[in-house]
Amino acid sequence: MKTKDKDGYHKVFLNYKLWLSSITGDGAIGDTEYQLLKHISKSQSLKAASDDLGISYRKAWGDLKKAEEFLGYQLLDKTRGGKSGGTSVVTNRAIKLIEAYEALQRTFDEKVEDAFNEFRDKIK
Amino acid sequence: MKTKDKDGYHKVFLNYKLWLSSITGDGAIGDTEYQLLKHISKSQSLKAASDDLGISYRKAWGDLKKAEEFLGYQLLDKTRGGKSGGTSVVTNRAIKLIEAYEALQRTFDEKVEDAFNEFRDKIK
DNA sequence: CAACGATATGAACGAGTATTCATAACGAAC
DNA sequence: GTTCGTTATGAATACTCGTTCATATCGTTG
Repeated sequence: MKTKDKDGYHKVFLNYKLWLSSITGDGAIGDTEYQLLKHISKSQSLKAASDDLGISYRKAWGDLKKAEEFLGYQLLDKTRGGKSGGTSVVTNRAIKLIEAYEALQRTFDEKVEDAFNEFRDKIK
Repeated sequence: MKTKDKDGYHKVFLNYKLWLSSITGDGAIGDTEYQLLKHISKSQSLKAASDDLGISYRKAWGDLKKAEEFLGYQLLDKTRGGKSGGTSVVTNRAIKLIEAYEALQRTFDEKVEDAFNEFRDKIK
């Protein structure tokens, strides 16, 4: 066992993961889906978005499809063919969703910050 | 795509995980480690604890070992042999840790409740 | 000192997930 | 009507992580 400092205490970080799903856990809106929608709203391309995020198109497409099935409404309006090959446009409901999700994230960030400060004192 | 109700909106659940780790993510104190320590403090046995939680001894042992390496101090005082075959006793620092972790969770759960209610309204 | 039961740990196996591959459809543009 | 780039999707392959298996150590107790 390697001790990191005389106190035995050093860089500890509090992490969290947040996602929305059905009661059974099927379908989900998590960070991946959020990031995808965010990128797609800029590029109008699912492929570009998946490349940006470094995940396979296959997975990106499948994840968003599952998310739509779970939510019961569309997140993207997609077209094939045309000059650009095709496009994916984020729907209005998806925009509302990502805005609400962002607010949720902000709250989490805050609360994590607070809770962690308390935690540090206790553990000292 | 199966729509769940006329609103296209239905049972969406908020899930989240909280855990402590190094900046690189190595070693971690999360729910598993917390539960293990909690059970061990009652049974003085890592084996009994892992059985209770329905996880393999191999994993329980490895997880706590990694956690100790990450923290830089011991969570368990373990002995082999003897009448009972051996024992695992939770250290004082580990007790402080789980108490702080419990407080962290409590604080967080409260806050999250509110944040999620807000979220539901926005998404409506 | 043989037996028992928990700790200790590497290695093989298996389930779940993501990536890669392969192939097709589509539609504007040249 | 051939080309191009993106969406669409099944199938095979690769990876990650936990379980299972196999073995060893240790110390009290009969």
